[in-house]
Amino acid sequence: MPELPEAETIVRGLRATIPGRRIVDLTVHHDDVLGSEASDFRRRTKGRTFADVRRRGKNVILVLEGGGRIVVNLGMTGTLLPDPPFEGPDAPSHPAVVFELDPGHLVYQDVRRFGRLRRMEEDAYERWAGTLGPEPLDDGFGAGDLADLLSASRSPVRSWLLDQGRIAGVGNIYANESLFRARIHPARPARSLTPDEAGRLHRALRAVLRAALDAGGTTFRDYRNASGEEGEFGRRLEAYGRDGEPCPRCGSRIRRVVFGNRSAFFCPECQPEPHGPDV
DNA sequence: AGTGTATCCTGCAGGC
DNA sequence: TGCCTGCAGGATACAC
Repeated sequence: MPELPEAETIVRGLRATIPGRRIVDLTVHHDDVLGSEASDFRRRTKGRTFADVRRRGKNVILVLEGGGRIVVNLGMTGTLLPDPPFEGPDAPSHPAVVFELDPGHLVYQDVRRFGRLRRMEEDAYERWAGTLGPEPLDDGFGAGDLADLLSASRSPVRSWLLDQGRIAGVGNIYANESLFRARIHPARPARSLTPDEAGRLHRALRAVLRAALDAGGTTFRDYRNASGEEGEFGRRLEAYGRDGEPCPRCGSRIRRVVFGNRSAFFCPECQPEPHGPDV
């Protein structure tokens, strides 16, 4: 469940250590995490040097000197570990790709292997980045922008938030938390939100993402930051994963319902059901 | 344009 | 204790 805060935490850890190091060789333990043939990925990667580490949505972007990037979508359980121990309890348990660097090494670890490492040249990267929605934490992303985007869709607002093409970096945890804080029912059609509600959601979304980032992300099962540490935000989740527990605002029981193939968590008192035609 | 379903994959929780 | 089943979900593909 790495979402924006977890990806950004990983990026910050990597940025401090990886740039300037050259990829001497790489070992692909599971080629299903590569978005291309392993031989092609290797040929276009070996010998290159990391120039920078960035983020787009939930994706970690490894920028290579001289152009080109490795776009890492972490999926459910992916993480990037710089210089982890080779042996002992902290050694990566599920390495999928190991980059041998000069100096050190970088391990892409992924228990479930839903993640993908895709090697892109600059033009392909720009095309791909253009398919993603705006970055919710960007200074230029205002409440009015969110309201405009929401007004174009009939989707349930929770599903809307999960759509990377509409807004980048939000997954199920922070979608639910944001809607809880904004007191908006997750099944409300996106375009039914009033300007006031869109403003609350804008505020809540950014506050939740920032707070999670400050806490080093949320560790649910597998997530670890670049130093192998767990995030601290999990204990501060107010709705996600808390069905049956009292709402921290009003004491009603948090409910869980499934739609769009995913669990939604909400307080039935604070987040009233949608009612009537398209409201 | 939207919804629902299946797929990928493994670990873990719950039931018995 | 241990086996079995089901569930978790990010992205994508596909049918309707």
